[in-house]
Amino acid sequence: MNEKEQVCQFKLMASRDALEVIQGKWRIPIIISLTYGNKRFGEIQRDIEDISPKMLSQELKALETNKIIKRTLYDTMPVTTEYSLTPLGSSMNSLLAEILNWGIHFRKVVVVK
Amino acid sequence: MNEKEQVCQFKLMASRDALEVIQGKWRIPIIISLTYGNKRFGEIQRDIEDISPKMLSQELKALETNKIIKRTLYDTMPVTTEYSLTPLGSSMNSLLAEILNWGIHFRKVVVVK
DNA sequence: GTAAGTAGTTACCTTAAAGTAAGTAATTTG
DNA sequence: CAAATTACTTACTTTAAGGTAACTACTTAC
Repeated sequence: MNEKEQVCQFKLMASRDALEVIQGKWRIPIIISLTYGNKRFGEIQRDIEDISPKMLSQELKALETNKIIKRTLYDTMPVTTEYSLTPLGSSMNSLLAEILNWGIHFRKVVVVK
Repeated sequence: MNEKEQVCQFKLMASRDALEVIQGKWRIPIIISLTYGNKRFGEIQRDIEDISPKMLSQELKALETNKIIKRTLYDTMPVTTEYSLTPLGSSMNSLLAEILNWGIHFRKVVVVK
Protein backbone atom coordinates (compact mmCIF):
# COMPACT_ATOMS: atom_id res chain seq x y z
CA MET A 1 0.00 0.00 0.00
CA ASN A 2 1.46 3.36 -0.97
CA GLU A 3 1.26 6.51 1.13
CA LYS A 4 -1.74 7.93 -0.70
CA GLU A 5 -3.68 4.73 -0.07
CA GLN A 6 -2.67 4.71 3.61
CA VAL A 7 -3.95 8.25 4.07
CA CYS A 8 -7.17 7.24 2.33
CA GLN A 9 -7.57 4.26 4.68
CA PHE A 10 -6.94 6.46 7.73
CA LYS A 11 -9.59 8.91 6.59
CA LEU A 12 -12.05 6.11 6.00
CA MET A 13 -11.56 4.96 9.60
CA ALA A 14 -12.00 8.45 11.07
CA SER A 15 -15.14 9.04 9.04
CA ARG A 16 -16.59 5.76 10.24
CA ASP A 17 -16.05 6.81 13.87
CA ALA A 18 -17.79 10.11 13.30
CA LEU A 19 -20.62 8.60 11.30
CA GLU A 20 -21.44 6.14 14.04
CA VAL A 21 -22.27 9.07 16.31
CA ILE A 22 -24.13 11.26 13.84
CA GLN A 23 -25.90 8.41 12.06
CA GLY A 24 -29.65 8.30 12.27
CA LYS A 25 -32.49 10.66 11.68
CA TRP A 26 -32.57 12.42 15.03
CA ARG A 27 -29.14 12.86 16.62
CA ILE A 28 -27.97 15.89 14.68
CA PRO A 29 -31.34 17.64 15.13
CA ILE A 30 -31.19 16.98 18.88
CA ILE A 31 -27.65 18.35 19.11
CA ILE A 32 -28.64 21.42 17.08
CA SER A 33 -31.56 22.02 19.41
CA LEU A 34 -29.21 21.89 22.40
CA THR A 35 -26.79 24.41 20.88
CA TYR A 36 -29.58 26.87 21.64
CA GLY A 37 -29.16 26.34 25.35
CA ASN A 38 -29.90 23.69 27.91
CA LYS A 39 -33.32 22.24 27.44
CA ARG A 40 -35.87 19.97 29.00
CA PHE A 41 -37.42 16.93 27.37
CA GLY A 42 -40.58 18.72 26.32
CA GLU A 43 -38.69 21.71 24.94
CA ILE A 44 -36.61 19.54 22.62
CA GLN A 45 -39.77 17.72 21.61
CA ARG A 46 -41.36 21.03 20.65
CA ASP A 47 -38.29 22.09 18.62
CA ILE A 48 -38.27 18.85 16.64
CA GLU A 49 -41.93 18.65 15.81
CA ASP A 50 -42.18 15.16 14.39
CA ILE A 51 -40.10 13.22 16.90
CA SER A 52 -41.92 10.75 19.13
CA PRO A 53 -41.18 10.58 22.85
CA LYS A 54 -39.86 7.07 22.35
CA MET A 55 -37.30 8.14 19.77
CA LEU A 56 -36.31 11.23 21.75
CA SER A 57 -35.80 9.22 24.91
CA GLN A 58 -33.85 6.55 23.06
CA GLU A 59 -31.58 8.95 21.19
CA LEU A 60 -30.93 11.09 24.27
CA LYS A 61 -29.67 7.94 26.00
CA ALA A 62 -27.43 7.06 23.06
CA LEU A 63 -25.98 10.57 23.00
CA GLU A 64 -25.38 10.41 26.75
CA THR A 65 -23.57 7.08 26.32
CA ASN A 66 -21.34 8.68 23.69
CA LYS A 67 -20.64 11.58 26.08
CA ILE A 68 -22.14 14.14 23.71
CA ILE A 69 -24.80 15.34 26.12
CA LYS A 70 -25.27 15.45 29.88
CA ARG A 71 -28.45 14.79 31.81
CA THR A 72 -28.91 16.76 35.02
CA LEU A 73 -31.64 16.26 37.59
CA TYR A 74 -32.75 19.19 39.70
CA ASP A 75 -34.20 18.49 43.10
CA THR A 76 -37.07 20.87 42.62
CA MET A 77 -40.74 20.21 43.16
CA PRO A 78 -41.47 18.41 40.86
CA VAL A 79 -38.08 17.05 39.80
CA THR A 80 -36.93 18.64 36.56
CA THR A 81 -34.55 17.16 34.04
CA GLU A 82 -32.24 19.22 31.92
CA TYR A 83 -30.14 18.20 28.96
CA SER A 84 -26.98 20.05 27.97
CA LEU A 85 -24.02 19.60 25.66
CA THR A 86 -20.77 18.30 27.13
CA PRO A 87 -17.44 19.77 25.95
CA LEU A 88 -17.32 16.90 23.45
CA GLY A 89 -20.80 17.85 22.28
CA SER A 90 -19.76 21.47 21.92
CA SER A 91 -16.72 20.35 19.94
CA MET A 92 -19.14 19.44 17.17
CA ASN A 93 -19.83 23.10 16.50
CA SER A 94 -17.76 23.49 13.35
CA LEU A 95 -18.93 20.12 12.05
CA LEU A 96 -22.51 21.22 12.60
CA ALA A 97 -21.81 24.50 10.85
CA GLU A 98 -20.46 22.66 7.82
CA ILE A 99 -23.45 20.33 7.69
CA LEU A 100 -25.69 23.39 7.77
CA ASN A 101 -23.70 25.26 5.12
CA TRP A 102 -23.66 22.33 2.82
CA GLY A 103 -27.33 21.61 3.39
CA ILE A 104 -28.17 25.17 2.37
CA HIS A 105 -25.91 24.90 -0.68
CA PHE A 106 -27.42 21.54 -1.65
CA ARG A 107 -30.94 22.88 -1.38
CA LYS A 108 -30.03 25.80 -3.66
CA VAL A 109 -28.43 23.55 -6.28
CA VAL A 110 -30.58 20.41 -6.21
CA VAL A 111 -33.64 20.44 -3.98
CA VAL A 112 -35.23 23.61 -5.33
CA LYS A 113 -33.62 23.57 -8.81
CA MET B 1 -42.24 31.93 17.31
CA ASN B 2 -39.40 34.28 18.24
CA GLU B 3 -36.33 34.90 16.12
CA LYS B 4 -34.13 32.45 17.96
CA GLU B 5 -36.66 29.70 17.40
CA GLN B 6 -36.99 30.57 13.73
CA VAL B 7 -33.24 30.33 13.24
CA CYS B 8 -33.29 26.99 15.04
CA GLN B 9 -36.06 25.72 12.73
CA PHE B 10 -34.16 26.88 9.65
CA LYS B 11 -31.05 25.04 10.80
CA LEU B 12 -33.05 21.91 11.47
CA MET B 13 -34.31 22.01 7.89
CA ALA B 14 -30.87 22.53 6.39
CA SER B 15 -29.39 19.71 8.44
CA ARG B 16 -32.15 17.39 7.32
CA ASP B 17 -31.34 18.14 3.68
CA ALA B 18 -27.67 17.41 4.20
CA LEU B 19 -28.30 14.31 6.27
CA GLU B 20 -30.46 12.78 3.58
CA VAL B 21 -27.47 12.79 1.27
CA ILE B 22 -24.78 11.65 3.70
CA GLN B 23 -26.97 9.20 5.60
CA GLY B 24 -26.03 5.55 5.48
CA LYS B 25 -22.96 3.47 6.01
CA TRP B 26 -21.34 3.84 2.60
CA ARG B 27 -21.90 7.24 0.98
CA ILE B 28 -19.27 9.23 2.85
CA PRO B 29 -16.67 6.48 2.38
CA ILE B 30 -17.43 6.40 -1.36
CA ILE B 31 -17.10 10.17 -1.63
CA ILE B 32 -13.83 10.11 0.33
CA SER B 33 -12.51 7.43 -2.00
CA LEU B 34 -13.33 9.62 -5.01
CA THR B 35 -11.56 12.66 -3.56
CA TYR B 36 -8.41 10.66 -4.34
CA GLY B 37 -9.13 10.87 -8.05
CA ASN B 38 -11.55 9.40 -10.55
CA LYS B 39 -11.98 5.72 -10.02
CA ARG B 40 -13.49 2.62 -11.52
CA PHE B 41 -15.95 0.30 -9.81
CA GLY B 42 -13.33 -2.21 -8.79
CA GLU B 43 -10.95 0.45 -7.49
CA ILE B 44 -13.57 1.87 -5.13
CA GLN B 45 -14.39 -1.66 -4.05
CA ARG B 46 -10.77 -2.25 -3.15
CA ASP B 47 -10.57 1.02 -1.18
CA ILE B 48 -13.63 0.15 0.88
CA GLU B 49 -12.78 -3.40 1.74
CA ASP B 50 -16.05 -4.59 3.26
CA ILE B 51 -18.51 -3.17 0.76
CA SER B 52 -20.41 -5.65 -1.40
CA PRO B 53 -20.86 -5.03 -5.14
CA LYS B 54 -24.60 -4.73 -4.53
CA MET B 55 -24.24 -1.93 -2.00
CA LEU B 56 -21.58 -0.14 -4.05
CA SER B 57 -23.74 -0.26 -7.17
CA GLN B 58 -26.81 0.89 -5.26
CA GLU B 59 -25.08 3.77 -3.46
CA LEU B 60 -23.27 4.95 -6.59
CA LYS B 61 -26.68 5.25 -8.26
CA ALA B 62 -28.09 7.21 -5.33
CA LEU B 63 -25.11 9.58 -5.35
CA GLU B 64 -25.51 10.04 -9.10
CA THR B 65 -29.21 10.87 -8.62
CA ASN B 66 -28.25 13.50 -6.05
CA LYS B 67 -25.70 14.93 -8.51
CA ILE B 68 -22.77 14.24 -6.19
CA ILE B 69 -20.92 11.98 -8.62
CA LYS B 70 -20.79 11.50 -12.36
CA ARG B 71 -20.58 8.22 -14.26
CA THR B 72 -18.64 8.28 -17.49
CA LEU B 73 -18.43 5.47 -20.02
CA TYR B 74 -15.37 5.17 -22.24
CA ASP B 75 -15.73 3.47 -25.59
CA THR B 76 -12.65 1.36 -25.12
CA MET B 77 -12.26 -2.37 -25.62
CA PRO B 78 -13.72 -3.51 -23.22
CA VAL B 79 -15.91 -0.57 -22.18
CA THR B 80 -14.65 1.09 -19.00
CA THR B 81 -16.66 3.03 -16.49
CA GLU B 82 -15.27 5.86 -14.45
CA TYR B 83 -16.77 7.63 -11.48
CA SER B 84 -15.85 11.17 -10.55
CA LEU B 85 -17.06 13.93 -8.24
CA THR B 86 -19.23 16.65 -9.71
CA PRO B 87 -18.70 20.28 -8.60
CA LEU B 88 -21.45 19.66 -6.03
CA GLY B 89 -19.56 16.59 -4.84
CA SER B 90 -16.35 18.58 -4.58
CA SER B 91 -18.23 21.23 -2.60
CA MET B 92 -18.39 18.68 0.21
CA ASN B 93 -14.66 19.05 0.82
CA SER B 94 -14.83 21.19 3.93
CA LEU B 95 -17.73 19.15 5.31
CA LEU B 96 -15.68 16.00 4.78
CA ALA B 97 -12.70 17.61 6.47
CA GLU B 98 -14.82 18.44 9.53
CA ILE B 99 -16.21 14.92 9.73
CA LEU B 100 -12.65 13.63 9.62
CA ASN B 101 -11.37 16.10 12.22
CA TRP B 102 -14.18 15.37 14.57
CA GLY B 103 -13.87 11.64 14.05
CA ILE B 104 -10.20 11.83 15.04
CA HIS B 105 -11.06 13.97 18.06
CA PHE B 106 -13.86 11.62 19.10
CA ARG B 107 -11.58 8.61 18.86
CA LYS B 108 -9.03 10.33 21.08
CA VAL B 109 -11.61 11.29 23.70
CA VAL B 110 -14.01 8.35 23.72
CA VAL B 111 -13.17 5.39 21.51
CA VAL B 112 -9.67 4.74 22.85
CA LYS B 113 -10.10 6.20 26.37
C1' DG C 1 -11.20 -24.26 -23.89
C1' DT C 2 -10.50 -23.23 -18.96
C1' DA C 3 -9.63 -19.82 -15.55
C1' DA C 4 -9.66 -15.26 -14.04
C1' DG C 5 -10.94 -10.32 -14.20
C1' DT C 6 -14.36 -6.31 -14.80
C1' DA C 7 -18.69 -4.32 -13.90
C1' DG C 8 -22.25 -5.09 -12.50
C1' DT C 9 -27.59 -7.42 -11.55
C1' DT C 10 -31.03 -10.36 -9.25
C1' DA C 11 -33.42 -12.74 -5.72
C1' DC C 12 -33.76 -13.68 -1.20
C1' DC C 13 -32.99 -13.07 3.80
C1' DT C 14 -31.73 -10.76 8.19
C1' DT C 15 -31.20 -6.99 11.16
C1' DA C 16 -31.73 -2.55 12.67
C1' DA C 17 -34.11 1.77 12.72
C1' DA C 18 -38.20 4.01 13.25
C1' DG C 19 -43.16 4.54 14.11
C1' DT C 20 -47.71 3.74 16.78
C1' DA C 21 -50.29 3.51 20.59
C1' DA C 22 -51.06 3.12 25.03
C1' DG C 23 -49.67 3.32 29.84
C1' DT C 24 -47.36 5.21 34.21
C1' DA C 25 -46.31 8.18 38.13
C1' DA C 26 -45.88 12.41 39.68
C1' DT C 27 -47.87 17.09 40.07
C1' DT C 28 -50.74 21.06 38.98
C1' DT C 29 -54.76 23.71 37.54
C1' DG C 30 -59.61 24.73 37.64
C1' DC D 1 -61.97 15.72 42.61
C1' DA D 2 -61.53 15.59 37.52
C1' DA D 3 -58.62 16.98 33.74
C1' DA D 4 -54.30 18.29 32.06
C1' DT D 5 -49.17 18.42 31.95
C1' DT D 6 -44.38 16.53 32.28
C1' DA D 7 -41.19 13.07 31.40
C1' DC D 8 -40.97 9.21 30.26
C1' DT D 9 -41.48 3.60 29.40
C1' DT D 10 -43.37 -0.60 27.29
C1' DA D 11 -45.08 -3.61 23.84
C1' DC D 12 -45.82 -4.24 19.35
C1' DT D 13 -45.57 -3.44 14.29
C1' DT D 14 -43.75 -1.54 10.07
C1' DT D 15 -40.24 -0.01 7.05
C1' DA D 16 -35.76 0.61 5.55
C1' DA D 17 -30.99 -0.64 5.36
C1' DG D 18 -27.78 -3.88 4.68
C1' DG D 19 -25.88 -8.59 3.76
C1' DT D 20 -25.27 -13.16 1.08
C1' DA D 21 -24.90 -15.75 -2.69
C1' DA D 22 -25.29 -16.75 -7.10
C1' DC D 23 -25.51 -15.27 -11.84
C1' DT D 24 -24.55 -12.54 -16.37
C1' DA D 25 -21.94 -10.80 -20.30
C1' DC D 26 -17.89 -9.49 -21.92
C1' DT D 27 -12.71 -9.94 -22.40
C1' DT D 28 -8.01 -11.43 -21.70
C1' DA D 29 -4.39 -14.69 -20.41
C1' DC D 30 -2.67 -19.38 -20.38
